[in-house]
Amino acid sequence: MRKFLSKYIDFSEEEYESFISIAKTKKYSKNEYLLNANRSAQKLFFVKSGFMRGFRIQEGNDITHHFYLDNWLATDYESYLTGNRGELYIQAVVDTTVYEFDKISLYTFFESHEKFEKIRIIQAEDAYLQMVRRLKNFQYMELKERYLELINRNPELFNLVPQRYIASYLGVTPQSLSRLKNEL
Amino acid sequence: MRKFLSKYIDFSEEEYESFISIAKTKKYSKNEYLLNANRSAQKLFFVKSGFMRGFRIQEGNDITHHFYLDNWLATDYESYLTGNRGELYIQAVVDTTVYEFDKISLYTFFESHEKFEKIRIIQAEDAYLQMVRRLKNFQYMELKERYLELINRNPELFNLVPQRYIASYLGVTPQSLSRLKNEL
DNA sequence: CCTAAGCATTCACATATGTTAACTAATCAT
DNA sequence: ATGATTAGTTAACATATGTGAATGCTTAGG
Repeated sequence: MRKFLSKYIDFSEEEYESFISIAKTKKYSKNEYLLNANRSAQKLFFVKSGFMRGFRIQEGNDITHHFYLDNWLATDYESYLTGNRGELYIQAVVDTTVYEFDKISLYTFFESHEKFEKIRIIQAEDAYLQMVRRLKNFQYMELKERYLELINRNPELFNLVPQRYIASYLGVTPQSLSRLKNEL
Repeated sequence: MRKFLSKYIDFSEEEYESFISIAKTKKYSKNEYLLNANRSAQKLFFVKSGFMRGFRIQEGNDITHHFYLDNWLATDYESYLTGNRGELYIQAVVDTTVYEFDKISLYTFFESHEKFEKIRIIQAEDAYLQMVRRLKNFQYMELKERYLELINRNPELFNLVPQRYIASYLGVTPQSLSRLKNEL
């Protein structure tokens, strides 16, 4: 976390201590849930080790929206920003250790330590760039291209999660993904 | 612009004057370009009146990425954030008046007026929410649903831009959109 | 170790969207 | 106004993806 922050903010050791003191360190076992749908997401996680997946249940289908990798922030960001009830479940894919921040405490901290508010900018701008990249994939790329780009960008995913998670992440059924792999 | 800002920031009249003084007011005629692809986007626009569209040329096809409505910010945000060469052309769809900010001047202004940096947060968080909403459309909604949601959300678009802009915005060919309309 | 459940794969068939082309209507430039 | 270009529509056919079902494989739990 210190390394993550120091890329964007200059801070003293005391400032870092006071920042990290508002977080709790938590461990989640494989398959355990960090967030549930149907309530407003009020927590922000920083993934120290392990990784998670965010998914929704849409008409009975499990649709993976996002993979949360280590050394980055994780939450149901849409719900976290709007305050609306979330639609996302966030689940540890493997044993995972996180810093857990409460949104209210975090925003209160920002008021007294303004330079840390840059975290909001970093998080939002990075989340935007990720989304726009994925959107472009969907808007005019075929499944094959989306698949190849994902392999290229996150090869580690393919060893860690079931194919069906990757299929719904790519917006297709497991059968279609299986067919594609067979054709390649 | 004053109204837009005052939703997020408290500022004095002098602060507003000094902020707006770093912008130029510019008018663009219908079809005129505000930004071109292949260079880093260094300008941020605030749309006072009129509206614009952002598109890229992909394998000879004109693909609409975004519509920029009035009273909001506009730029090739991806290029603006990363500094990379942009792929987006931004064009006035009707006669349009904007405030034009230079990125460097703006960021310099933020350094001396920190509370205005909240604009970066607002812009990024809002842009994220827009993208994630569109992404969900593409990931598991069919064309018909995407189309109906767009009509519902931005009915004014349909009177203002050619169908083929809407088709590529929805990720399909004009023929497919035409067929859909016929079936509804 | 064994069973039951879930997962990946494959197939046949259904549906959605792309492609090409022809036609018509609208718009633009002279 | 007139001719030329562009936009929208329709149709026939091609391709991509979804759906439902069958199969064999893996895995979790008793």
